[in-house]
Amino acid sequence: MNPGAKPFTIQDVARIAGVSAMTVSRALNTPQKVSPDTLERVREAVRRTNFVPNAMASGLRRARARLVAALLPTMVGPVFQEMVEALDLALHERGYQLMIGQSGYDATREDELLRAIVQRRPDGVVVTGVVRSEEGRRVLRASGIPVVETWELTPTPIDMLVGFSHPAIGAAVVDYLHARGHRHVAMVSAGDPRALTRVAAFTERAEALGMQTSLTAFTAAPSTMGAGRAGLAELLARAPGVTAVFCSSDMLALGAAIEARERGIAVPGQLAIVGMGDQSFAADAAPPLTTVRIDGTRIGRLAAEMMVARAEGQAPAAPVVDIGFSIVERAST
Amino acid sequence: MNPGAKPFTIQDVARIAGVSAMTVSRALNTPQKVSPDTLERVREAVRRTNFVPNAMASGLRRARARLVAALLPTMVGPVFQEMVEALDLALHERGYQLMIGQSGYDATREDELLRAIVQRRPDGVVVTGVVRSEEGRRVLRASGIPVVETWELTPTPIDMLVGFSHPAIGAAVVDYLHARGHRHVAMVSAGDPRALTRVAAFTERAEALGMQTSLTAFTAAPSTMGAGRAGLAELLARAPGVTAVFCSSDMLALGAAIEARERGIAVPGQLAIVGMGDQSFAADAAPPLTTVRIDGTRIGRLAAEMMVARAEGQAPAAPVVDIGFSIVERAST
DNA sequence: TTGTAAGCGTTATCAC
DNA sequence: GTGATAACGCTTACAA
Repeated sequence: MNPGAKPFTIQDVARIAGVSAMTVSRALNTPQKVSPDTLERVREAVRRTNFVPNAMASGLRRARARLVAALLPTMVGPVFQEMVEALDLALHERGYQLMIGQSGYDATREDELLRAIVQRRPDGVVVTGVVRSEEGRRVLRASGIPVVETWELTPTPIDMLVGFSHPAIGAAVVDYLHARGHRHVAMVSAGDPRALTRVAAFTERAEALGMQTSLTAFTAAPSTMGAGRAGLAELLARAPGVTAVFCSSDMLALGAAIEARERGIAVPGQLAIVGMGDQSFAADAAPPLTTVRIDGTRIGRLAAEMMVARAEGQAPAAPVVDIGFSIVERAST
Repeated sequence: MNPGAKPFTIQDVARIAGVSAMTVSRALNTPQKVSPDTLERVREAVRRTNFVPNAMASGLRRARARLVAALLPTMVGPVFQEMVEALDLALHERGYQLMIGQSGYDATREDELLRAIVQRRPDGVVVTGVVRSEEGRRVLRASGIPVVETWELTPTPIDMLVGFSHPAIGAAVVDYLHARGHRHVAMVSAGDPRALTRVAAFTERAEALGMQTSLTAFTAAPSTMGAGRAGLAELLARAPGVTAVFCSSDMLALGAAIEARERGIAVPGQLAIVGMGDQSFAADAAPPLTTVRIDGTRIGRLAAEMMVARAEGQAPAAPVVDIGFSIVERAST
């Protein structure tokens, strides 16, 4: 390394190539506007100096950072992985770089991160979930930066949105279980806002159908397999008669399936289990997990497209998209 | 939103507050150098405009971006999660923002990402694994940006390093299994460079101890539970006499454990299984998994400390740290 | 305590 | 096809 060594600037390269800084800039950005001869001299100078242009300077001048920021509540688990990968890929193809920041599931932290992001003047911001704090919404709105909220719906998006309805999921899972003959159901759930919405709709729908519901077993923050085991244990202690459980993530469902197995409870014979997310392991569990599938890849791709359209001055085809969900039926129900 | 609206600048705020831009800058960065009275007027103007300073401009002038970039090979699985979270937390405490980029397990992509990162002139770069391409190493070195390579050792780090020895892990697991009486061992492994190093050392050590080894079952790119199941199936078809398997990740080990169970093979009675990573689910599997633990939190924290020390002009206490590993013994062996 | 001037590295614009 | 100049928004250095 070269600690503290000032990297070469475009001026240095220009001097070495015997041209002006402007010509170096052209050689780098619009090579067709430079004579082949000059181009070669500049390229040689760039090679020799390992010159890499300063994006803060060019971003400042161009007022475009070619950067899109994504806010994730957490990297825990593969929940948002599909979305992030699709987003990264789609943006990369369009010449944008993705920058990821983690907010934790914490509102204060989210506001701070939002500020730090707006400071860098990215060409767009993708947030996971809707922005809840008034402060955060104000900062984003005032910044004029295109925003895509994802992963849920709201009647009042900041700007664009691509998500799905959590209440609809809660209700759909109840309907599915009801159709399969279940009359006493419950949930093992994390406590984040989106999961809570599903819980509420689940309970409401079950009651509307005259089913018996037992109090949801809530798990501590990270949705681990251990939490799923503990959650099911708690539930069974309280409500031994439950015949079907909807877990708020596949990891919890996997834990619940293991706990059931250890207790000699047959799945799905005595207890049906439904997960959420259709993560890679859901299909390979024993038994394979019935789960709610969200097309994360599609969310990521759509978000990227909307973002880029807006960044380049066009209006996105549709600023708000509900991508829906599907129940993938496997052997656990 | 406010598409295309130019956000307010420090000049706008200055005008509104009736002071100079410099005073606004001071009010924001060194409030103690501004009279309480003026401070209040500036704060009011900031509030009214929702002003957020432009980090490209201040970074350009200060030559410090207060930004650290981390390169992850992939977000698949929670392998690097502990490290990223510790890194994020430690940097946040010191006033730096973490920016994450994914390189995929692809060398070309890694070089591109490295360039994109160097362009933003972060105060430091943390890479997962050592940088393998000569191109990437040159770019980083020439940039003068502090670099911490992590997660493995090399005699030729670019700058700083905090990692552990993969060959030592391969050998240690063999020793552990040998001591437990196993004489025929094999691996189910992913094919990334670090895993390959463990495979090589594992095989070599086993042969040195006169143990029988069977060809490693290699799994396709993402280390999923399904890959673990398939890997064990392949291995058993080829080498039914194996009594112990070392899997290159806990996810693979979990899959192997499930596959064994489905086949009626007792774990650990007929087959011992060792995982790698000590991820959250390892302790809660049935049976709980013996695994190799890496202190990802410590890696993240140390990397942040080194980075910040160097960024602030001090020499880090030790530029190269081997944090070692430990074998966590549970019921799967 | 506050303000003025200059400059960080790049590119848009206009001239040659 | 190439170059000089100014400007992007902020902060350092210096002056008042």
